Amino acid sequence: MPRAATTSDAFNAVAEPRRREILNYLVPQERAVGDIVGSLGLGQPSVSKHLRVLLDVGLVQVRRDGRRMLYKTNAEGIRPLHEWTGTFERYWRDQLTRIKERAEQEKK
Amino acid sequence: MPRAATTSDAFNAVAEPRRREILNYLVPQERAVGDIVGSLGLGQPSVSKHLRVLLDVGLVQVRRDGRRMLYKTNAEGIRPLHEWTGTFERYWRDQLTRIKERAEQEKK
DNA sequence: TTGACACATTCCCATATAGGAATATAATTC
DNA sequence: GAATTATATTCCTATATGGGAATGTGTCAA
Repeated sequence: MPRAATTSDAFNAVAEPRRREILNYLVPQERAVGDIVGSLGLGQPSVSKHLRVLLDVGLVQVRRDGRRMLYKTNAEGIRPLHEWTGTFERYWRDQLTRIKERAEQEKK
Repeated sequence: MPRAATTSDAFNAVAEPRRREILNYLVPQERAVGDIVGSLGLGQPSVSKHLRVLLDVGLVQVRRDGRRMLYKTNAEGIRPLHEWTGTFERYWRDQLTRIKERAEQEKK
């Protein structure tokens, strides 16, 4: 069985570095495809395809403006990822606590 | 060009649902490979391969115990993902705020 | 209507899987 | 040392890319 399709969920969608760049770029404000192409130094077809993936999993929203398409990051879609990773927070905090305590011990 | 190798970074590693399950399973305490196989209903070779990927990107740690290998989630490795997703938090909060405000408006 | 833009989609290809079967390796027990 | 147990690795295969080139589609201007 091959890897799951990128369109299957947000986790797969953000696994692509370029798509993460696009999300970062589109979060402050909406932008036209051409702007993204210019900013990321990627081919126009590639950008369109990445946007399609992001759109399918609900990580971006679009709106037509004349002949341009304005995309914008849908931050809500990233929330589930933040929450999943957040379930590990107490563990890395515990680890840090233990490391600190050990350091304290060694001082004495 | 295909997708980046799963071993390249944590984002790719957690894109696989089974690997996320493994991380969830291994976070409270270390476990032997056989336990994981039994719990996730996956083949032993598959589990070993997933563990290899997770180990390569630093998301788990191992320790040998006799003939068994005890794996444990390294929560610290998930932190970068939590931080990246966290940079979008203010945006989804803003969105919620706007939605609430609109709701308030409509009440009046 | 005809161009000219701005994007989206299709086609093609090299590459990276994920899982299962079979096999190899390491450590324990007899 | 041989058999056994617990994992890891290799081999094989169907499938899913991501990028570039070429092409299709929708919109605006003259």
